[in-house]
Amino acid sequence: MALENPPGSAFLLAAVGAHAAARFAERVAELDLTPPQIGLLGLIAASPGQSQQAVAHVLGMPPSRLVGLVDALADRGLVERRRNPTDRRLHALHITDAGQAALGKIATIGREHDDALCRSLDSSERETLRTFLSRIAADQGLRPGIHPGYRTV
Amino acid sequence: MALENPPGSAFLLAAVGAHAAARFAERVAELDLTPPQIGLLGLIAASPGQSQQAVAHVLGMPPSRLVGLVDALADRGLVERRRNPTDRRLHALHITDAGQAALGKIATIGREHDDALCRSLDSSERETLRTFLSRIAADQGLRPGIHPGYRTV
DNA sequence: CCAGAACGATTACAAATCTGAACGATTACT
DNA sequence: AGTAATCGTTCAGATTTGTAATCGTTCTGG
Repeated sequence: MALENPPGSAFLLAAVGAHAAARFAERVAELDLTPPQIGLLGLIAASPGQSQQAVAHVLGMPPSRLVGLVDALADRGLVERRRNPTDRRLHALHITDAGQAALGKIATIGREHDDALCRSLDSSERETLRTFLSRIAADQGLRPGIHPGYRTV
Repeated sequence: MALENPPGSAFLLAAVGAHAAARFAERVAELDLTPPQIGLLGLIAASPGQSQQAVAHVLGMPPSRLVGLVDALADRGLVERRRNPTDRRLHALHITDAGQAALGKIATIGREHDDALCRSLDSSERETLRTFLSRIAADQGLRPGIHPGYRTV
């Protein structure tokens, strides 16, 4: 793009959104976590006990890719793979206490990140922005809490 | 994330922005162009005659990466590498008539994309959204027309 | 009850992409 | 002239991401 004068909302959204994602990735790097790992951690916390395949389907990624992400979180003790006694094929994903603690830090970082990003908007304007973005997200079929573009950096 | 209730502006921005970028990539795929190529094409059109290294610096990408993008655009006849007679090291980048025509199509696609994305907002609300996003972009140091996150898809 | 199909997770493999260092050509400095 | 710096290019390495084959487990139909 870079050709519209003035730029349309879509271009601005993509540019500011990419900037927001990049800055968030920088902030959470100090926890040795990547955005995809954080997205997975949050999803497991929101709906625990799901099988890996179900999670992979929700996130729209191949199950083979999920294995590595779960491995990374499990190695740090943030999530657990529990075998389901009734169906020992599937691994139910659960969050640990350490995972909950990590989520707390992430939430704090997220709020700081939010404030830094929107510091040029007052409280009422931020609320309006959230309203518009939520409406677009709902209209476009984006499920709340799911990120289409969680890339590693 | 997927952990904030309700989600903050930054998360919404990243999610909606990634969605906008993905949908735009789908639309321009019918022109056999990727978003990075389009960003480069637009930049060359906006400031022609620049050297490749200067362009690479502006876009924040290594010069080695720019070579492939310029190759792709040059192979289709959308841009030209012209040797500067006074300094034959550098290749000045210029847009061709075919490149201008392609930009016209891209602008049309961009407007359609914009309308589709913001169809749940009325005209006044879209203007407000643009204002807020522009203010954030300026405050965050995003140069207009430059995309921090132009990935291949 | 048993054989085979179906399913979930994992591993191995392959394709695509980005980065960083080296190289040839050209120019600037002394 | 000659040495160092610059520009574009290319190449090898590393990082990701998707696809296909493997292994254990469970379900289904005789």
